[in-house]
Amino acid sequence: MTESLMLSEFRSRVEFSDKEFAKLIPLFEHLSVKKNEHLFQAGSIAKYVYFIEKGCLRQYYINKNGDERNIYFKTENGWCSELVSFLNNTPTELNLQALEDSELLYINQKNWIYAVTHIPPLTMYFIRAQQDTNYMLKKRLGEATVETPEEKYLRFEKEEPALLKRLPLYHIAAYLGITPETLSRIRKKIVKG
Amino acid sequence: MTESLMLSEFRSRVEFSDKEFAKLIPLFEHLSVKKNEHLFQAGSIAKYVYFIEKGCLRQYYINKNGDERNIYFKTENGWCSELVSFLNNTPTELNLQALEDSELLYINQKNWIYAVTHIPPLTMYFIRAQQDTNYMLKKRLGEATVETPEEKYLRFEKEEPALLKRLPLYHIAAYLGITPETLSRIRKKIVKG
DNA sequence: CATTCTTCTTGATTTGAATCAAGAAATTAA
DNA sequence: TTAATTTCTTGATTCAAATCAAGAAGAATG
Repeated sequence: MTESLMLSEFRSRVEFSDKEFAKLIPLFEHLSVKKNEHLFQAGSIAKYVYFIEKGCLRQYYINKNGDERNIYFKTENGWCSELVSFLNNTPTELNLQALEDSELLYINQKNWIYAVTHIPPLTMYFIRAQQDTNYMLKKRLGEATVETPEEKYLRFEKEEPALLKRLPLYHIAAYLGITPETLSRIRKKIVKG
Repeated sequence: MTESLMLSEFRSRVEFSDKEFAKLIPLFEHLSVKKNEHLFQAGSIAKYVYFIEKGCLRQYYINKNGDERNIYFKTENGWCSELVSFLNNTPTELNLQALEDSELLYINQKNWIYAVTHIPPLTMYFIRAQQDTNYMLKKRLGEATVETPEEKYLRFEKEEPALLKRLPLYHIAAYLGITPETLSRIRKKIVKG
């Protein structure tokens, strides 16, 4: 069953009682998605919160001039959605897409609100998880305009070696906010020393 | 008393029952800070969550090369802290500073966790508030590397006219991620048409 | 009112990354 | 294994914003 991963990984990070965890499980359903499929797109509403059992998703933003900027990548045991849209039933400007064939669990709004307001350890887990994202975004924003492309790449290489191997370079470039050409030149330069 | 503003503004945004709101009030204390004072600095721990009754705070990040990047400005009725540090008792890399003499309410960790896990409307309020910040940060990150300085300034002028009047331009520049010189030139150009 | 400090403006110069344009390499599909 | 598509590399050129440098304007202070 789909519960296996949540039991083994997610559960270990949240101090659920058996009872609390038993309440949580049936609120989720399972979904398989193919590479390149979207969970939601700009202009639509994020109807669910997703938990990744297996695979890789990216959240991205399309700018006025049509450029894609990757906001983040999430892999196994990560959570994805866009809660502003999800909670208010308003269209989002962000996109969520599978970069690989992926196995997901998802939860709808009603169940999610129930869970998050009635299971205290989950409340705190979600607040922390959001705040982690928040903090990461703040730092990246602070860095985005000051770091050189090379510094950005070196940071990524150091902090996300697994993603570097797993994803095509043009997605990394769209994450770092540089062109694929520049990324290619940086890598060449680094190899040479 | 300090309760006045919370009653009039914050309360109107959250659907508290009288009982719930009565529980919340005594968890806060009052604090006056002078212009330029820090509530916390990089390397220290964010001990409190702050509510601004009057004044203006900025959260900012100092990069390796010593550049300051303003993450956000908050004014009357805004909430400020750095919850990763606050909840985990770990040093933050961010700074929170008063840009004007300010009147604040603050709440400590124990009280905050109690409130947020025991007052459901507050739970949802905080999750939403954080998610709004989150969403804003994502969009800014998506824009930061694509928009020209002029586009960034025009957006700020449109979206934050009050802050534009209230703050010195070099703080705006440090928010937009451009130099004060560039900002000055943009403004000159715009005035001329 | 004079002085000091803060904030903003202007000019000259440099530079690093984007853009434009092909083509090479690697993957995937037929 | 060949063809087709995707991904990555390399070169030439352009340009917008940073940097460096100085001084003007404005605000705060004694």
